[in-house]
Amino acid sequence: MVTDRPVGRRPGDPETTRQAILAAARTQFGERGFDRATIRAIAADADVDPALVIYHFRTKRELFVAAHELPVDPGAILAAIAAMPPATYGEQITSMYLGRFAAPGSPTFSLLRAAATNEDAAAMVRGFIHTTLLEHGTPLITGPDPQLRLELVASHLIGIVVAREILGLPELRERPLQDIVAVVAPVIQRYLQGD
Amino acid sequence: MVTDRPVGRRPGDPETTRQAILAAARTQFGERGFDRATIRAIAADADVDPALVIYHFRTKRELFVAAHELPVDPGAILAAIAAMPPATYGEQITSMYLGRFAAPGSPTFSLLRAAATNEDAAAMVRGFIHTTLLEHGTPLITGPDPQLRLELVASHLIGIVVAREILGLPELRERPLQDIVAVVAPVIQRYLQGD
DNA sequence: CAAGTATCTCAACACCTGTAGAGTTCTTGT
DNA sequence: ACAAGAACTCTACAGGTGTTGAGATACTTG
Repeated sequence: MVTDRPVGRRPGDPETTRQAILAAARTQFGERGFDRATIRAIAADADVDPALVIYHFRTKRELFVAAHELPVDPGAILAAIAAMPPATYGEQITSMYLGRFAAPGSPTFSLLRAAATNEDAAAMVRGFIHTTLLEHGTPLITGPDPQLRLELVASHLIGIVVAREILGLPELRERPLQDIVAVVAPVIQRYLQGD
Repeated sequence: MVTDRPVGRRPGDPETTRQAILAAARTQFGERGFDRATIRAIAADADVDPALVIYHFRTKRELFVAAHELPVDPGAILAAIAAMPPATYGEQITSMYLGRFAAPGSPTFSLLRAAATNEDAAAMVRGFIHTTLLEHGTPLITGPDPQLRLELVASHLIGIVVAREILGLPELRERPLQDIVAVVAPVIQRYLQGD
């Protein structure tokens, strides 16, 4: 492999290089999962030597973690939802989470795919769900077993993403997200407010 | 690694050896997914030389496929369900699929985990869902958009398995399956019979 | 009972992986 | 202007991967 890349430090801001690596990492991890994504491929995507990836992030695992630190304030999302009328909670949550999770390029989706075979990633998804839904979600919910029903909400939304983006079930795949939200939202709503 | 296993053909029925390999493959694929499961580990589990695995199945992919051929008659399951009163469809489907998918040792679960990063496995899950639910499921369902709603049923059940067995959401993890079925069944029922 | 074939182990191959160390160029502080 | 350090590439290593070919043993068929 001929690289003809000039040796030594590059002119300009190193942070852009770092960000390029992180972006490439997100893409590769998202498309192939943790194991199949190789540092060499990530480096190639970022137009960088593989050793530089290690130089910046010490190890593949740490790169994965760094690439998936979520720039999201968990409280704010649910606060925004809570400000709307309770009858719309189901729709809000559904469209918000589907929109976020179901974008194959997004860090969240990448995490989800990786979680299948990687306990680190699974823990991160668990943490994400915990801080964005389980922890702050109880105000949204009424009726018995709130925690269980919140987890069922998460389950359903995750299941839809898996079925649509990973398994590729035909109907889910072809319909625009809005159609799906329309059918699912009442079900989520029902979970939130008990029978 | 010292094997001290006698060289040459073994006495007895070769089919038992073959089955031992398949069983080991199911375990390994189920626990680690397609990539992390190594032929060497599978061979070790089956107390067999790695080359024998290749001899029997030609390639890792073919082994995977062979290990997950489902000894299940798709029509029979749904026929049994259809014989019961329609008001119980939701509960039947829920407990049947959760019971089958959610057992971490089962071929179906193994398939599901592998599907995250493996298109072959994803296709197999898609096929399984198609032949057991989408294809023969329409008699169970009334109302508009039957296909979409059947896929949403599948999505939810898959999501529960993912959340429980892979992500390890606490409440779902600790509750016995029956509790979960009790809460989920009405929702599935609702999907089946429209609003 | 002999010959042929199916089942098996051993050793090794070619390849790919994450990562370390040495050397080169740029930037920063004085 | 210069030294110190940070950001980079190159080369290479050690270990693990699926897979192959040769040889050993058992079963099967005449």
